Amino acid sequence: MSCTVLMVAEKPSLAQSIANILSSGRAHSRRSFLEVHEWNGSFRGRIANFRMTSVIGHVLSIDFPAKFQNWETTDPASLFDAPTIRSEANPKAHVCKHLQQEARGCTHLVLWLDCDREGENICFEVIDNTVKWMARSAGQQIFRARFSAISAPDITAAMDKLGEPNKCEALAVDARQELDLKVGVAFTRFQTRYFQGKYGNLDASVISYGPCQTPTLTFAVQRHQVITAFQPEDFWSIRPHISKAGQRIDLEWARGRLFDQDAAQLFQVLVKEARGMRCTGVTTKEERRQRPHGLNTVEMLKIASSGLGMAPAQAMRIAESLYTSGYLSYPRTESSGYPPGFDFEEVLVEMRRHPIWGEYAQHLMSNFVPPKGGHDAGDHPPITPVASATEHELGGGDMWRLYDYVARHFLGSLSPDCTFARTTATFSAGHEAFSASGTSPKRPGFTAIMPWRAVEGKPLPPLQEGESLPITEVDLKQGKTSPPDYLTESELIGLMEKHGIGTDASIAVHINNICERNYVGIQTGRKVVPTELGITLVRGYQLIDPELCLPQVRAHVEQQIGLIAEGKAEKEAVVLHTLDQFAQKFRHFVTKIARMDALFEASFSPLASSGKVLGKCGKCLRYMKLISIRPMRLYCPTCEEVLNLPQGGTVKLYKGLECPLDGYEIVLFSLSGPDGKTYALCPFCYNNPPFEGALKVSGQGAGGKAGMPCTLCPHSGCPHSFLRMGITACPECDDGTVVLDPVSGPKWRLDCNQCSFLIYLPETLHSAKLSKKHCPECDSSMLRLDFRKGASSLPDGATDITACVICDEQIAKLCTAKHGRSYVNRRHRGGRGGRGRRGRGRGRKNENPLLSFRDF
DNA sequence: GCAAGGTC
Repeated sequence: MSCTVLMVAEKPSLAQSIANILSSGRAHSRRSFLEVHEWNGSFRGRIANFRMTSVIGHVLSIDFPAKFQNWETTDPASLFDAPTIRSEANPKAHVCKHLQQEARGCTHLVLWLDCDREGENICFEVIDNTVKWMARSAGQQIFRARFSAISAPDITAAMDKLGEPNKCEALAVDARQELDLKVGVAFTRFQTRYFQGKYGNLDASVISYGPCQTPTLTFAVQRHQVITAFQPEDFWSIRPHISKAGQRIDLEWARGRLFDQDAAQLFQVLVKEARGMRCTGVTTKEERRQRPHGLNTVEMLKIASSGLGMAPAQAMRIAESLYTSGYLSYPRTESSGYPPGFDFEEVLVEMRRHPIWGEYAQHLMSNFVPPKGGHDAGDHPPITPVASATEHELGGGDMWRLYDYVARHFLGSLSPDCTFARTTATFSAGHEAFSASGTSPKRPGFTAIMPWRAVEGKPLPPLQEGESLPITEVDLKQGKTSPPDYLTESELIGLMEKHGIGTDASIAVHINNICERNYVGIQTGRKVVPTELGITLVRGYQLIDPELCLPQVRAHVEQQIGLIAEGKAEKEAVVLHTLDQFAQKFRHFVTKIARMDALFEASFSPLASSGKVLGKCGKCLRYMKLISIRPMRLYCPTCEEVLNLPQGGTVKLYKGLECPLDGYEIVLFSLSGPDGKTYALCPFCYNNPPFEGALKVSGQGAGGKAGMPCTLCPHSGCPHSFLRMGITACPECDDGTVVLDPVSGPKWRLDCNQCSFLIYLPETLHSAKLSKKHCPECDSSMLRLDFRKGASSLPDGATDITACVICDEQIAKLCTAKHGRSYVNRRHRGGRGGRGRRGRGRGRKNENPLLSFRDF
């Protein structure tokens, strides 16, 4: 009896490695939605076909149902009790379908997900998409492989000792996801609506709150608070000048510094009056600077920031790119210790080819000192180079600089420690004690390949205990104590790691978040300096409920879900209890928001006094104001109403036209960029779509909200509606209609009202208008095209034509389509006005090849 | 438009 075993890893690269190990390199690979590796072998005493594939991280992600997605109509407090839904995390990758497909015919499932809580959770996501599709078989069908390294001995040992997935750990992750979602989203929506509805110059698309990002911001603000609260103090210190053999010796006073000028002056006199500086002792001992441990993600990010001046998010992007192109090992790892059996020689052999450090690697081949210490977290080995590459091969720049660092760090971690001799001499004059120290190198060790870590400092001149040196002068130096500097990004990463904020994979994301949200700025030396907005927010939390912004908020959630993971508490009970705690904090926050608001009032301008006049309000018929600082929006000071706008472009009035539905003045929105489209919208309809079920356009850029512009409006009497401007269904996206851009002349164009697909009409046009006629072939609206005199591009020289731009071959040839990808083989799917809406058009039956936009 | 966690 043979069996078929489906095995699933957390990412494609791991599926590949594990398949290689288990099949001894005999696996055949094929591509489905994801790679599948197959081979024959035996499984628990039976002949087996193995089928190894992977997911791509989490299969599902959690969110609120559509009913709770509207920011204007959903009370954030209601989110704590709201239901949640799970949907495919990356629908385009078709992971669910892939798993279901590959599960068919399999009798057993072996889960090779990463051995941490998230991995345990993904196990059950995989189970949900496989077991129902698998063949029945007697006995245990689902197995969990537990491994602590991707090495042949570890993987084969895991295969011999399969267990079961741990439901408690998986449930703990479910709980965390629900808590993070509900707490984060409730606070974020409340804050955003409250403050953006009152202030016009916050310059942030969203005022977010999160159990990781907010404590991260707080670290930066706390340092700012220490700096501003700092009171400098004067201090004094004496500095006698001595020298030996023509070399000056800098002395440290044993008292360091005094905050009393009179006392310091007294000591100055005592030392001045002494006959000389007597050497009271000279000691020399060997010190060592330890070579680095293996490189883990957090360490790499710190060094990329402090040593290479790279933002953590940028460093992660580059490391991932170096990983996927085969130059570096997996860049997300907690381990700083190499796993037992790590093949150093394999890496050294590869590094031997390198023009810069090849010789050094060659030398290490026979001399390297196996690394000791560091922490082997068992997830992935430390980050190492995989293939040799030159600056030229990597295209220079940050790719090269990061690769260069990782390679040197790896070689350094196999090199000896750096050793040097430190000589310390003690002195005495006028009963005051002084000291001086000097260093001299002994063995450079790893600093030969990491020269920036070399020991600096000079040796002391030869000194003898008991000898007395003349004092040429005794300075009294006055100084001021100074505050600490702003946190460096590297120090911030250290604090996050220490307090358990984020993970190796997410630390860079949180820092990037607080930068993008305009809570902090990164200044020279990669110092993290909070903005007015960041400071105001944290001070606000400190006034209302300090726990909200402290690392304990994360620690508390971790501790609660830890109970679930250990099987000590039921998931439902823990979630309900913790949600209740946060809901209580939320209610308190809402009732005390005036405390935070008082701080905002002191730093920001109210909406009423922001922006410039633009357009009339349809309710009070007075002028509204355009707030052009992000998020761009309109504000009616009389009605105190905020009207959201699409983002990432500019807005102007449209010939003073009014919306026939509500009397608001229509505006034209132009998306920035080379092919940015322009469309009309009524500010009120955009925010309050008047027709049930009308499509919405998703906002562009940061802070963009879904809204309904005129190009999506089904009003049959308004000349701007898509019913009057629509030409044909978009060949590129599912819901869009191609409409005439009414102000695009002299370069007349048609735009999709949903996606970025567009068609430039012939360049020699004078004007383009929609005609009332429909194409007899495809039912598209026909265009009345008026060519410039003497510039007609038509064969017969006609200047005026009413044509269908889809079916009229001579016109279609003169047009250029952009931002389309896959329309060549797709059939045109129906007439103007969007598919299915009006039941017109010929849809799929139409075989005219021109309808495929092939000629564009 | 929102959290944090995987991963590409």
